[in-house]
Amino acid sequence: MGASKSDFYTQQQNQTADIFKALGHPARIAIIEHILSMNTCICGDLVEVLPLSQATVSQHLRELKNANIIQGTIEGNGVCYCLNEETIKQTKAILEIYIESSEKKNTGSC
Amino acid sequence: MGASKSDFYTQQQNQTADIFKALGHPARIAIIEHILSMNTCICGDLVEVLPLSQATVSQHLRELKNANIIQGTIEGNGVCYCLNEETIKQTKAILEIYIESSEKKNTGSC
DNA sequence: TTTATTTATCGTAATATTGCAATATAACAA
DNA sequence: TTGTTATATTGCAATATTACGATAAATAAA
Repeated sequence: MGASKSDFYTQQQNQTADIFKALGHPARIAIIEHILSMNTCICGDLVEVLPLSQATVSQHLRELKNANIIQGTIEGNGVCYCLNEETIKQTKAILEIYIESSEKKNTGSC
Repeated sequence: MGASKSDFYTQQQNQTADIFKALGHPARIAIIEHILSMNTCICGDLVEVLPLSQATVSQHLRELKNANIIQGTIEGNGVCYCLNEETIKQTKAILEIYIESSEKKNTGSC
């Protein structure tokens, strides 16, 4: 088998996992960091920066878009990519809840 | 193929991706949330809470441990699991950098 | 000791992801 | 129009992940 029984988990849990999953590849981390390092928003040079073919880069971009981590708008001939701050902020908030929840426990024995 | 050329990426990028990858499965999100919701640290009942076999739960726990997201110490007959706050804090810090970096750009056109 | 109880590991099947060449699509330029 | 550039999609092979049954290991209890 190998099917993840996503019906069992809450929508929140599935959504959270989907975002983390999309972030869980070094190429996609590199893509995000490169988008953020650009002065302009046009990022058609990602293929030159990464050790991947154009098809593969496009696939990674699609996954980041599907997870709402980046947005892309057509800008003339190319595409203008930027981070979707809202999704990153939501994800940060989830980690904050984990940290707070962990600190409150302070069973300390672990 | 399908091999991720992890040699190309920085250690930081690979490490970051590894943590996100480990967080990128609903069962592992559920495991984390359950560990945090427990009063005590002993979590041998994860198998009853999740729709997965004991072997599969153990495998997910191992991945969370490998990514330093949780820690487990032997406690009598069972194992005491808890969150590794440091790793979560570091991950939160990475997202904060992304947000700040994105806000500084404010090219706004996207 | 023997017998539970708890967790980990091994082997394997099903499924998902990754990556690329080839091709398609879409917008601009000539 | 044709040609060029930029990005997306399709089809497929290689690899990785997920899940489970069976079994092992380690401790607790009798």
